[in-house]
Amino acid sequence: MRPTVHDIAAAAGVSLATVDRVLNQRPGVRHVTREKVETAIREIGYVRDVAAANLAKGRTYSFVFIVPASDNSFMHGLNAEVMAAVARSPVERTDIRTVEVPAFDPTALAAALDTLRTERPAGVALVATDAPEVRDAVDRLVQDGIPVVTVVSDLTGSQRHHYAGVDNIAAGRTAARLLGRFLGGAKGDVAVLAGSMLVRDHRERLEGFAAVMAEEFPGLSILPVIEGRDDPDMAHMLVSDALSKRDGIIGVYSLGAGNRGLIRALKEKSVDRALTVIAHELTDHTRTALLDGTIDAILNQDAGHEVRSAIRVLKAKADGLSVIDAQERIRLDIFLKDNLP
Amino acid sequence: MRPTVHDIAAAAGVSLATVDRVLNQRPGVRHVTREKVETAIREIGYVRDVAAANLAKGRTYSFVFIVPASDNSFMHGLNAEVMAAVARSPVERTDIRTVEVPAFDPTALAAALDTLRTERPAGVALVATDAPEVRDAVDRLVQDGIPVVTVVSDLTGSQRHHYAGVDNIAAGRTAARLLGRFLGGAKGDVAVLAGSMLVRDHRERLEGFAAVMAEEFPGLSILPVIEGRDDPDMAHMLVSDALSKRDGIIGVYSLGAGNRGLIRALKEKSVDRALTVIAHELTDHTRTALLDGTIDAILNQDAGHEVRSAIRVLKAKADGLSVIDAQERIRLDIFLKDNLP
DNA sequence: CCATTTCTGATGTACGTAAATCAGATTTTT
DNA sequence: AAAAATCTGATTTACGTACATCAGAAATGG
Repeated sequence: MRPTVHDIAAAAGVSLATVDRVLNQRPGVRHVTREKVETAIREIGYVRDVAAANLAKGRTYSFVFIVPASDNSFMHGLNAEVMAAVARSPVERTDIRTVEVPAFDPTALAAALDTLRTERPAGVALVATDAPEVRDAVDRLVQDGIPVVTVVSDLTGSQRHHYAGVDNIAAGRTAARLLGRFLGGAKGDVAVLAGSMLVRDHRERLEGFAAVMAEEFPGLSILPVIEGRDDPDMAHMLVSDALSKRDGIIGVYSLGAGNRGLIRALKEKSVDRALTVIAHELTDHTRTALLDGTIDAILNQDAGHEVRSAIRVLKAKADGLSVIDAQERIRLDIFLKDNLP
Repeated sequence: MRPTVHDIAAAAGVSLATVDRVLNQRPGVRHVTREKVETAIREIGYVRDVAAANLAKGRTYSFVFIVPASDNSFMHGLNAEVMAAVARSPVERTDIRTVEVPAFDPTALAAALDTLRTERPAGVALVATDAPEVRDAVDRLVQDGIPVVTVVSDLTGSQRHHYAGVDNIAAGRTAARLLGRFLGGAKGDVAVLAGSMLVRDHRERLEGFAAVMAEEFPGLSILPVIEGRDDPDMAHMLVSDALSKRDGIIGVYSLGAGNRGLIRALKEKSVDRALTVIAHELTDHTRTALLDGTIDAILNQDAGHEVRSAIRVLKAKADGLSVIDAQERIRLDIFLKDNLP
């Protein structure tokens, strides 16, 4: 049987109340007594029964998710996953609330974070916009003792406890190698469609992509990045234009969201030429395009995993427990026609 | 606040004891009363607090993992993950025990399963060997009301509640497409190294691989399968031999374990020719080979995820709860040089 | 050395559920 | 109509922990 607080008390030769004071870091225990108890805890290998503890506390973890009000499939998917978590929340003793902030607006995000300092939730998850004021606001929350995790997009240099998202440099590198290998030894141009170079994940993906292209596939040259602002119509126009003007294009890497316009443009041009295309994010549109051959591979991050992982980590931090690192590593999914979920 | 049993009792106009009888399917409740209580439960949306229930029951889930005594990296890894789960088990109110059975021995496996019928653990996880007697033994356990999940290798036609493993046909198909695309339009022979065609996962991988090869890459022809029994030395010998005899070989698919021998053989031959190689299972050896270019891609199943998923599912079944399907889908990892964990 | 402060023990209640017991109320059987 | 069987209610204890209260012990200050 698992040791309980009673066993510690007996082992340390103190009363239950003292053990409780030590365990919950309450005052009123002499230093030597405290050490005696701590030794006993270690020796008999006591681990607090979190379920019983939470029951006694009547605790519910109140978490806040801050998500950008972006109108693209990925953010919709992320939102849906947060909502699914909200639906499950009563069972898991969590009380999850979402806060929407304008996309790519550091000031608004920082303000939202500062509001939470007074609310003191048990944890905060946010899709970070990479800016100094956001970093500072996050650090203030952390200083206040509130667990903070970033989701999808990280915040380098901040004190956030955890990042639940993929390694975007690795994603870009992987895209480059896939594209390069799929193109065999062919020489030509590669078009890159991004949302905006102001967003950290997009910058990182491009960085990784360009690095591998330069190192390993000198026959392929990257054209100036097309910024489609994650907008289908804009992407359609820009990509159509590029394909018309440059017939040296043999490959496309779409590292942002809003692939609907890209796919439309590709289909229009596909009659006269064969292109190898790698895109990010599995949505209904990209899935269909992968199956009909318009896209050759999709790199994906599973929003559901990211949300669940963020919650697990926040819970663990709130309870002062450790997490299973391997379980919380968000993987880069590579989908071909054959391994779609 | 979440409704409790007291709220149901009040709402249904019955006592706590009656509610308890209904909730735990104990006898002694008239049909009409039972329905009254059940209506109240639905109406106020009561969900049992599993943590409190397990605390009251003093319950610990006793699970049994049946793993084959195979001496290869993958099974060692799987074992390590089970051991890690055992180490965490006190915290999670689980008591996990492992049973080793000889590999590929249906009779021994069936016997081990039947032994468990008398023990009545709260759940059983097994790496299945695909044979009728195993299927029957599993069905007997299920009939006895014991949750059963298969791990890594499934058991078709059985009543097992869940399979925590990858879709091996999809894995084979994915390998074929990767290999085909990496080889560009080249024509030539493809060697396939398997452990044994008696193992279901290997058969399925080959099936998927052959299907896509036939459909999409008519220029590539698959040579007769080399069965290396997952043994490094045997694999080394057979692969060396094949590479010497057939210089039309331009691609290799290793769908089994024991890649050490394969890698050695490839390195010996790599001086005179370039081969494109896809292998299964990420181990120290395959990782090194991927990084140095001997292998071009690795398909992997994460043993840690499989074990944790199996435990989660068993727990949910034991508690009569539902699982989050998306979370329990074991994904096929595709690793290139750039996205190694 | 007494008064005060700080520490420790003993005890009880609570969290939400499980499970047992016993008394009383129904229904069914004889 | 009485006896037996079945159902229902009330109450209690327990699970492991948190937290509060109060009394008494030990240490500290003056």
